[in-house]
Amino acid sequence: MEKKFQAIYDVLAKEIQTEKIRAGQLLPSENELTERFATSRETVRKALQLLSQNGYIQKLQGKGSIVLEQDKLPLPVSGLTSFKELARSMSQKVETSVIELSSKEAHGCNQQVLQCEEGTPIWELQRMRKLDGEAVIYDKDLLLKKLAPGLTKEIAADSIYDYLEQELGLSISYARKEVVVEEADAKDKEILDMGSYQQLVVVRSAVYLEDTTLFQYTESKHRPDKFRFVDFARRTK
Amino acid sequence: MEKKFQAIYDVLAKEIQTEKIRAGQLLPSENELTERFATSRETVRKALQLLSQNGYIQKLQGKGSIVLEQDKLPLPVSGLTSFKELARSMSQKVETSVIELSSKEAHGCNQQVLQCEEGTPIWELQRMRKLDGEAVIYDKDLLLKKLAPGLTKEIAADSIYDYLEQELGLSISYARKEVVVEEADAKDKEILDMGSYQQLVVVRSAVYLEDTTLFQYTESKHRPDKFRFVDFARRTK
DNA sequence: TAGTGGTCTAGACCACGTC
DNA sequence: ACGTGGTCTAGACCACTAA
Repeated sequence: MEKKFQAIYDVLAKEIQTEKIRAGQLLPSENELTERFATSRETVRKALQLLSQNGYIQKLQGKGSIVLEQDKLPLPVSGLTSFKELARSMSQKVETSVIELSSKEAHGCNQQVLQCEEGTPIWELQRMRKLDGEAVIYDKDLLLKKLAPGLTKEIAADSIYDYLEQELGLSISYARKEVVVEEADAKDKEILDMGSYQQLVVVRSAVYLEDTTLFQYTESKHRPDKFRFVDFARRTK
Repeated sequence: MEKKFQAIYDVLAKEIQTEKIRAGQLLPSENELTERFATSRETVRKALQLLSQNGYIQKLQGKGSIVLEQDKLPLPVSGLTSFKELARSMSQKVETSVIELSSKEAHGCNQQVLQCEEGTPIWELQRMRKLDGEAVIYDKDLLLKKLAPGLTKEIAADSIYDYLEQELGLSISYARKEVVVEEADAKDKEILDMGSYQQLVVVRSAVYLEDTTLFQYTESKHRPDKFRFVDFARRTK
């Protein structure tokens, strides 16, 4: 059964997305929502907190919850979203090809970034992404083999996250990311359609499971003109 | 008086930062914390939720709350942090100079981005930031004049956010941001020490107050080698 | 003054992990 | 079986906004 506060969130989020409640209007009051969903006020408030965090509403003490303008292009590179999930929300034609999928043993730098023992079996995966026929993204992944023993090129070309979450029942929980701009090296230029570009936007992420296991390390290189990051941020004092 | 859940958060966050509780260890259970802080469990849970959101802990059902590794370089460009606040946490020498502060009336594109009436009085502000003596960041701001009538070059060289929040009592609440890479234009090259770089990382933000007024629009251009963005993200399904 | 959201409480029951 | 976190409740009091 779905959790009550999640269900309330889903209903209200949908009403906002479909503009059944328009930007600038007030949501029904917490007391009204409590009645409408036949629940307690704290539960309604949990749903509203989620809406607020995700940029759907702004709460105003003494007034109510006002619905915010929705972004036209919801490209949540913030957060933790797989390429396939992103692709679905983009109109462009996307294509993934697996350059390499090989089984190795951790050593030196590999071992460092995955924080595992020397000799731990790992997957080394390289993929290239095309947008509208142009090779513009180059991903390198390191994964702990014991958590995804049955990985294949077919799975890697589709969605690793789907496989992990739906097939294996693993729970991807959080990630640390870093975004920087770096010079493209020879290999990058071989793999990608660089045109006259000399630099790449590099997103490095360490991905953790629910039990805090570091499971995946990814380096994702984007051609600068095809990189875009949007974010909704709340001020924390 | 500080809110109880905020106070609990502060205490626990400090204990984690100072490694009084080390990464990998478990926090005391919610029941223990409830006793220790002489409060109710829901209040403790609000504090823990904040810790979880900010990457301090990971909660594990049936086990407890495990303390996560802290980032060495906490550079929260995610979130909503002023340059002065950032600078404080960096070892480098930083310097801000005001290129221009002028009073204008909104028209055309200005008016567009601030979503205000034609002719609305606005501040147009341009600043340049030096890190270790090099001009590497170029900020252009548009602000609604009626909300910050007494803005001066001195204030702009220090911190606009301090002025707004502490002097004027305004509450900066949230922002929408976009990060892209663009070609530097002639003006950019004049203002910044570009070396051989041809491109800039451009961060565009729309900043809103608590009452959802769009108050500031900022375009911040960074020399690629001096741009770094780190993020802690939780997966939302 | 009435209605709104913000905080806090004491207690209940459930789901999960460990022993 | 026990302790952990996850959800939900019914009610209290406070702070703020608006009429």
